[in-house]
Amino acid sequence: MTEAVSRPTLEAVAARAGVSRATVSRVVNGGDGVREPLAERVRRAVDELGYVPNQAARSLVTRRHDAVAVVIAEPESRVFADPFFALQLRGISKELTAHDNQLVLLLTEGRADHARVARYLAGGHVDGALVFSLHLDDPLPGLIHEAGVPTVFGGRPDRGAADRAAGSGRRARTGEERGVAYVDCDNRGGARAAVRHLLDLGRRRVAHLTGALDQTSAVDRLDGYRDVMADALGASDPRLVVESDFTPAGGERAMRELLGRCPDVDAVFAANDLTALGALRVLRESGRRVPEDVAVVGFDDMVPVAEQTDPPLTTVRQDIEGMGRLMAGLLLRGLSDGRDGRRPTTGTRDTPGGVILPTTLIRRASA
Amino acid sequence: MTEAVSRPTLEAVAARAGVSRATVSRVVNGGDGVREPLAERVRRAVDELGYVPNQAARSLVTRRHDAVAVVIAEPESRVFADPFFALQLRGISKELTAHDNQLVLLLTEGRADHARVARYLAGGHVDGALVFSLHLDDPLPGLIHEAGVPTVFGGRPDRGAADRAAGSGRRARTGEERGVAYVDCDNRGGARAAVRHLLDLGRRRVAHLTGALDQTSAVDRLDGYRDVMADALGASDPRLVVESDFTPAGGERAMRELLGRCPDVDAVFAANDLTALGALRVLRESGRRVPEDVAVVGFDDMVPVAEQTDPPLTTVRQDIEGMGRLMAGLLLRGLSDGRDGRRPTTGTRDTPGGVILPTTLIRRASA
DNA sequence: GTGAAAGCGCTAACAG
DNA sequence: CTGTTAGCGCTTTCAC
Repeated sequence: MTEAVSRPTLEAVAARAGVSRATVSRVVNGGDGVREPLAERVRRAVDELGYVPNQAARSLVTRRHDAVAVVIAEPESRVFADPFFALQLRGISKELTAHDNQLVLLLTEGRADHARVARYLAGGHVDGALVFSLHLDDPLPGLIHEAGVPTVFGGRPDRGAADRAAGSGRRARTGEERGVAYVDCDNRGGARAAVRHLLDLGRRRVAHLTGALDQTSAVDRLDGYRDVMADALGASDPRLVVESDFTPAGGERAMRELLGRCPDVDAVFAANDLTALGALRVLRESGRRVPEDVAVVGFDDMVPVAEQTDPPLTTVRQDIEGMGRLMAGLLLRGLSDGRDGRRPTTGTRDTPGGVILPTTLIRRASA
Repeated sequence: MTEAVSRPTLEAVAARAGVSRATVSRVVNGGDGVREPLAERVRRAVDELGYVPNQAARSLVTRRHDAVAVVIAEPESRVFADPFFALQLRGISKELTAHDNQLVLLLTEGRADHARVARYLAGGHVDGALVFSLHLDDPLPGLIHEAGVPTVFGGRPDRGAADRAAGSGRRARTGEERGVAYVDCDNRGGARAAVRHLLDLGRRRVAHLTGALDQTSAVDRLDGYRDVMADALGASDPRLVVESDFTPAGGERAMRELLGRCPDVDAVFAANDLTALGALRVLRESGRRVPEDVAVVGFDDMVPVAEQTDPPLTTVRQDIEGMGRLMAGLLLRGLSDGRDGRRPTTGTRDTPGGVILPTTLIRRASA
């Protein structure tokens, strides 16, 4: 029972099948150009010996690893407060698995770890990277660019970071971030839909509790809110926007402040479900009924949260797992494109820039 | 900017430093037995060339990878509903990073993936595995044992699985699971503390909403509840135990049933915070006050949940991140022990069996 | 279509 | 203490 100590090699399989190592190698790697009877004999030998290729030896010559790093910046700890992270990882994992790639997880705890991650990526241990770094002015994208590893970002990187990643010296770009591949949901469009829904309900004093504004998702949702408010009501009352931070506690704080400023508020668009959760609590405390007195809409549709609030939360759904899958898919595609010729240093060859996934409004009882 | 195409090799460094490859290798790997001036010259060359060792080449000869697989059974999807998973991963990541090991994440979606995982582990791509598979009769532990990879489990494996993993043919063991390394929190002790607390509050009709009883943690918590009830009150009323499943919805269902069976219940020990959340909702609905009419205690101390319930939840805290760190630590230690001689097939050499981390009761307002 | 031979970049005896 | 010499297990021209 302790014989697994040294695993069979190509050589062993070759011997057993009575062929050369080269032939076994061919069969193991798809089997083109090997006549059927021979191929069959090899396959049998592989089975009988329980042969599994040695990835290290293979990588050494092919210079490929069939492994992708997933980098998650720890300060992005919001990610630990909700299942966002887990879902995205699951999507990524599925896609990578489907293409026989391994997932190497790199969690960072701040500055100190950046260097470590950069070194690892530069070390050529993986074929590409999936990076979550949604904070403004995060140095990581720049470091990763220098590492020269094909990368797809999760969430729209901020412009400064994007330019650095694209290798441009100029900080300010006019248009969209070009040259940086990323996947995000339609934060702005989703926010628009939420606010429009509130307006359609007849509400006029529609407030917004923002997310942490050092993340692009929060900025984009705020922009969406403003789009619709400006459109519908002309100038919107700036007091209706309260900055918060994506947490329930932050939602409470912001809601309290809002109630102080604008006691007549009749609708709230919260930057995410957790924020809505806090807002709901404060609203109840203040004796207001939801949705009769104040309608509330969230964002994310964290189902375990949104379905369990009182009342159940109307919210904007994004396909988190789908985003993960898409990120991995884009990276893998870029990698196989780049197989010959020089590798693209960032994203895919004809880099698609950002891919934006749609959102949908889920109506429950809160609005 | 596109010259990173081929990275410098040991050879290149050796040439630049005017020494042999062996010397460079020595310096790179700790530098024992190389005289200082020489070592310094090598280090400079390394820096100048930006040399990073090729892990594949290294693994090929050392047969080590400095990589550990983390296997998470997806049906274990509870894990996606709360931050448990993320926290544990963070603990693991910290410990692995501290020892320069990489984390390869393997998520499984059920049976089909088991084979894939087993093959991967058997493939010798990693030095060890950390496995989360807390379900009764999960085949994974057995498969993993066959793969012959040193493993530490997260959560006490069930006896059947444990025996299989330990290579014993006999299914039923009398004592603790021996030979299988695992880390768990003191589920039973924590449950005892919770129930004792309720009793100390003067409650006598103390109910328990169980977790999913196909997981050892749920079984252990139930056992703890029974320990104390039997001790304090002699035989406890079996109607006070309602089976649930660790989810808020399950908690609601169970609580409703409990109220039907025993309207006079005056305390509830819920198998986890999510279950308590559901119970709280039903209690409120039914017009009961918490804790005045019914006191409630949870388990886990998922802070974002427990602090945000109404009233804030008294619960049993376990150090989730610490468990992750400990698991990784045990595995790594086992690996370095096993470096020479034959590798331990499961856990560390003098396998400690289970390591149980303490829990503490966190008093908030609900009990 | 198949085999023989030449490494991929590194470590680990073994000499010196 | 340092250098020389063999491979680790695999893929990949290049002949046959």
